[in-house]
Amino acid sequence: MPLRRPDILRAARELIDAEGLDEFTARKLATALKAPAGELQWYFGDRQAVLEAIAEDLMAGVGEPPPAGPWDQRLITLAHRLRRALLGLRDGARLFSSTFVTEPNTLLAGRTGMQILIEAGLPPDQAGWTVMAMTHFVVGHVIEEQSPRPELPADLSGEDELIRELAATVTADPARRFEFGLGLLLDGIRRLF
Amino acid sequence: MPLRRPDILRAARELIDAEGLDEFTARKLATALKAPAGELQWYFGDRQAVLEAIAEDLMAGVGEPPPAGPWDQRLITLAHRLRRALLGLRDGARLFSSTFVTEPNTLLAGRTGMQILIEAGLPPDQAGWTVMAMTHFVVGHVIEEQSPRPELPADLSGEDELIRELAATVTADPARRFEFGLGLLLDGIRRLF
DNA sequence: ACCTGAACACCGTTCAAGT
DNA sequence: ACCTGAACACCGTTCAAGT
Repeated sequence: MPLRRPDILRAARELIDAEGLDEFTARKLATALKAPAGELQWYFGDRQAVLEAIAEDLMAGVGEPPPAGPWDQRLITLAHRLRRALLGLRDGARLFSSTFVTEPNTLLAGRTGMQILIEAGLPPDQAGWTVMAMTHFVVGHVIEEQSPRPELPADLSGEDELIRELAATVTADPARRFEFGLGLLLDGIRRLF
Repeated sequence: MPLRRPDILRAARELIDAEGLDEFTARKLATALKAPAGELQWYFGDRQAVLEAIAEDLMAGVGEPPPAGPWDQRLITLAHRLRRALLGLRDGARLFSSTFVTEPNTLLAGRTGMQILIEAGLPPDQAGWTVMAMTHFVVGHVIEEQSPRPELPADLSGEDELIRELAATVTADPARRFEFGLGLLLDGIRRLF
């Protein structure tokens, strides 16, 4: 019974969720699939190919046209979907950012963002650059959000005021920080019109 | 003659510049330093510790207070310095984003950003969240900017219009895309006042 | 033709043995 | 006390040999 692609990807995601991206190895994946060591390369190509396939899978559904409505609301929906998609897998954002996939799901996500902005009246080049900027913000945010933080020293009373505020910022609810940052970007985008 | 920390870090950066982050191994570093295999762990701790030290080094100077002037210009200066710092090493942004350093250079960069915004009149929590959002954009941008892109199919005439525009966006000058995205964010930040 | 597992050339890290 | 190199438990990938 040959290994089926969905089985391989599911097993890979389980491994990454369980142990993190850095612990994910092709050999562990083969073991989990009760397959010999070299089988992955035979069916799938190298380890990087597996990661790229997972990245593309993560983007499933992100680029479906959001419900009709104001362009800014539709763009916000897209940004939230992208964040959700990346959060759907441990180290998902880091994985995504270490690939450069040009497969349907990934392309559609960018395409849909551009379409929303062009329909709203933006010239295509500005639409593209805007979608890109938003994507960079979301990816950067979720990478940080998913990265394990070293336990901060409990006693910051020796530090200056600003460093304490910085520590408070980092430990604040990431969902609210995301909303805030996305709001800034959206306010800037509105000014393009 | 014991290995000196600056020598270790310089050799590590040379290796990463030459072969990329994924090819960087503690053993190659030891070989480059003409040191035995286990020496790194003895002097420095594990491979991740070397990467964190490099990340902290990359941030040197970023957080120096920018020249006096309008707050938005000072913030832009900070963003440019951060981008430059990350571009200073192959895969620098990916390296930086896979660490969570709480050392002087890195903390100072965040602190200075907050200070600029607080002096401009923003409450500390908004200042922190704003700096964070800007950092996420910059890091996300440079990760993409530094990532090797697969050669796109030369002939996109079969693709639809939007996909062609998307391809044009990705291949556009990254410095100009950066300026554009940073401008969006700044326009949003100005609306906070 | 398709599959596989043994083998190759590596890893990071530890720790007994040396100085 | 400080250093080191041999050894351990892994890697990703290839490719001869099998079916």
